[in-house]
Amino acid sequence: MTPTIRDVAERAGVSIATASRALSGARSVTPDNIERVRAAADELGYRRNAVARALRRKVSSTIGMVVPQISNPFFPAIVEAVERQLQESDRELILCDSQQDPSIEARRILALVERQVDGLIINPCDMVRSAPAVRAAASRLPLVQLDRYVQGNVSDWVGVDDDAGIQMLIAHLVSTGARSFAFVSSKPTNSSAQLRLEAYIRATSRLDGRSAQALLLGEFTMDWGRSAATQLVSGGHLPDAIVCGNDVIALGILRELTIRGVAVPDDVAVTGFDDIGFAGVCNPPLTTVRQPAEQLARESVRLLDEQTGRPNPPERRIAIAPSMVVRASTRPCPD
Amino acid sequence: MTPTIRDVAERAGVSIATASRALSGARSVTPDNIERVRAAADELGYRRNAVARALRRKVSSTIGMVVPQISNPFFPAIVEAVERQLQESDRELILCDSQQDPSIEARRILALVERQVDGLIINPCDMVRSAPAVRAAASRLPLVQLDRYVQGNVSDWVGVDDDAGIQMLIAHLVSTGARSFAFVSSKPTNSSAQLRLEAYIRATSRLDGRSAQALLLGEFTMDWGRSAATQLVSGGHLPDAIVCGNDVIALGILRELTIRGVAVPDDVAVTGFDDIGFAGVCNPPLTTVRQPAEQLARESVRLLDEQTGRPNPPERRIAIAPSMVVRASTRPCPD
DNA sequence: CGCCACCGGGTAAACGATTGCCCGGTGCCG
DNA sequence: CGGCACCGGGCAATCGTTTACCCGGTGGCG
Repeated sequence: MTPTIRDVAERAGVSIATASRALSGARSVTPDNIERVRAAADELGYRRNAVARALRRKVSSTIGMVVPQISNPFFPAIVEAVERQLQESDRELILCDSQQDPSIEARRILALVERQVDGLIINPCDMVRSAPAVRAAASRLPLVQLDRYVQGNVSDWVGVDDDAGIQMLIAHLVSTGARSFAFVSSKPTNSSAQLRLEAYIRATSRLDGRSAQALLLGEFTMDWGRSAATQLVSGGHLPDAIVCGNDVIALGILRELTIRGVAVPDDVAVTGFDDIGFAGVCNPPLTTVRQPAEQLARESVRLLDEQTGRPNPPERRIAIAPSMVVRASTRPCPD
Repeated sequence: MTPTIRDVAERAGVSIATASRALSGARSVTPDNIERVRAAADELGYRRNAVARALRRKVSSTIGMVVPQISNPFFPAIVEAVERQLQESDRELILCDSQQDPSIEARRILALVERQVDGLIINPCDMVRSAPAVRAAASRLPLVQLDRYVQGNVSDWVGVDDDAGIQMLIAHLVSTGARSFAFVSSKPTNSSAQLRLEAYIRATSRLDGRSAQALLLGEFTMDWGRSAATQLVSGGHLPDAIVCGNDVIALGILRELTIRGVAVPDDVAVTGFDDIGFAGVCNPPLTTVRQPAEQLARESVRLLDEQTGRPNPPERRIAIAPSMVVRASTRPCPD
């Protein structure tokens, strides 16, 4: 059997309480006893049982996180940042993938609540259908929505200003001479897709005469990017620019355009969103909007921590201004 | 306060024991009582406390996983597969990133042990320096090494047959007419890098007269790929083929070669390893070796489960045969 | 010298579930 | 009709910690 604190105490010749205090430093203990307890613990290879500790203290030092799809590199980037952030306060991350399915998502959230996580960081996969589970969880423990969110005032939220991001892209494209556009993205069942779609419509409708010619809404996947590109190319007249809902779609589009002999950016410009690592090395490298993962993670954890203790804090929304990264998938500005 | 099973029992007018049994089905309970307990639980919004449950049952229904670097898309692919696998038996995954640092890795492993995970799936970042922590953990609980491993007979291992993978690539390259080679990979401090390096050396040394011209060993990153490509190009004579230690490096190389106007595969062929999603959409698409993530995950979980109960099972090593995926980054076979 | 604060140690009660054990009732079988 | 098996309920121990509370000793201060 693995040793318990009782074994340590016996071996050190002190009471369990003293052993506990010597190891945790919760109260002062004579140097002599500290030494003896430490030695005993070492010799036995004692490791404290975090489960028992969590039960007694009512704090698990664990944060739960639910992301829609870890295979999209944008999410690992955030996960990595969150993990690093939590490490500074010696907490663990329990990561769950909802596989873009609200019912799986709901189950994962419940499981995390049962596990007594101290807080939940969630990137809800559906604006509407994710709402009940998120709301229920938010009423029980600290919760922040990261990146995507659900309808209604449910909890704190941290993300980038999608609208500003899209506006920058459109403005940039216009300045390079683009007159006609297409928008390829996911169906607006999640907030990111919805915000970007709205932003795109708003931004392009301001350009009088230059209307959006196509709205192709599917999934946030490379495959969808490829099939959208196929549609655009075989449809006849290409727009001057294809604005994509995220980088993964854009990479799929780039691939398909290359196969079909369409030159980027000469025949058509392409933009992404997120600035995942591969956006910089594809051919041509992608003009996109950078999401500052580190900052998003830091803010999420901060909001979470500020919620602990307060029962019903007012919901806060933190929209971080994103930055545009101009690369070769769009024409250079003429200045 | 969140309700406990005691509250549920009181409200249902039964004992705690009956409430517990009604909810878990551990022993038969009259339908009448089951109904009452269920109703009480629903009304109170009761969720059982998994921490208390784990303490009592000595089983946490939680598996820990440590990966070297979640931002390399190969790892999310495995993580995703493992998660899916665990879901079938209603277990949670606690994911940790060692950031390629053996001391961080050791800390994460200890934290997982303290959390009483039922098993550990670990992809050790360093063949030598990861060994003590992995060995110590393996002596306490079920553990399987996935993909990479440490020196010595420490635990079960599941991975692909790297040697076979590299051999297939070299054979393919030779059949397309390649006569000279370069190998760009990570320094062989981890087992993947080491095995692939050895395999490369073995495979190329068999080709009399056609010797390996360059061995460039750095990191498993795109940046290293780019700087290695720079070295190769500016060094003067390019080899016929560049064999890369993984896809991420290959993508970096492809990028740099494109910038420098080197045609792939006409001037030089390039191969990767892993078959991450982006290998199929880069330009040109990458010839590589596919690691079957789903299968790797399934085997890992199976081995883990087979270890539970048995105290000191003999170590098993399961090497899955990988498959080669030929794409346009190598010349077509002349047949 | 008396009082009090403080220190460091121990005892035992939690934390919230599961489960070994006991017990009364019921029904079946010989 | 007696015995026995089985069913379903409840009591209380248990998992491994932390910590509230108590207590004796010591030292400082008035």
